[in-house]
Amino acid sequence: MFPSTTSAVLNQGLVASQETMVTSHMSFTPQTSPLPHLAFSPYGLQHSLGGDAPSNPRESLPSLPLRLRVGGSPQIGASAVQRPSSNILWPWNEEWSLNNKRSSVGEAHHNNNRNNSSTSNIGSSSSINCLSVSALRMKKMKARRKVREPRFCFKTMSEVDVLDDGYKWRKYGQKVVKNTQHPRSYYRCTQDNCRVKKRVERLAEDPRMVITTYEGRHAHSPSHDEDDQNRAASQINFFW
DNA sequence: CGGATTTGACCGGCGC
DNA sequence: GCGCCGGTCAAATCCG
Repeated sequence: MFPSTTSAVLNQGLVASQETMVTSHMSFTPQTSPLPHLAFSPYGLQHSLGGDAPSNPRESLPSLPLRLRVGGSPQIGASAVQRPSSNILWPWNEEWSLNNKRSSVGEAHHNNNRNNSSTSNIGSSSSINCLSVSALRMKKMKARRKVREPRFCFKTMSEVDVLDDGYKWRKYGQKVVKNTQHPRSYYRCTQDNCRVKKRVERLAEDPRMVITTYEGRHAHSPSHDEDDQNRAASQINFFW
């Protein structure tokens, strides 16, 4: 199910509790020297909240049943989807949730502060103009930012940007981030009442590496068929 | 024609 | 307070 190219998951890392990233390696991949990017965390600067990452992150991080999409079409998740194995720990599984409850503590505190100021701002608008499109947009955005979901990210060496994780995603934005030559893409789960998002970008230091960041937990099952699921599960073995 | 993607604009957060 | 930057929106565009 991997592309016939040289694409393969050679190395991947996770960010838990916003700040901690560890890596795992596929069992078939010969590990050479320690990679310099092991400490990489895209949230190290921007989301330095909480800071209570587990002392041994490997104890609380999930396995990653990632498969790479064949072809790298910009149409993501619309076809040839595969369901992850049920015994695989995804961040949106219960096991991940239990193991990572701490990760949302700092965020909750952060959100409370944000909400206080937001509420006062909205309340201060007394004019009828507060119902303008701009005001409505602001309201929506603030409501949207009310809840920050736990996130994790990992790194894969891949020629394709979009990793097939079993869910259907719709792209809603793309942004060129400072000091990077590759744009960051923003995806949202297409399922109704599912607010999971993911970001995909290439590592500036090594464009062969794809950084995928998930935010939130799926409130539904993947939409892939069983055959692919079993096949994928038999091909990939992760260890920490 | 409907759904997905693209892309410029807008907004809030944060550092200085 | 101001400016920069990341994240999101939504109209335009693309594509099957």
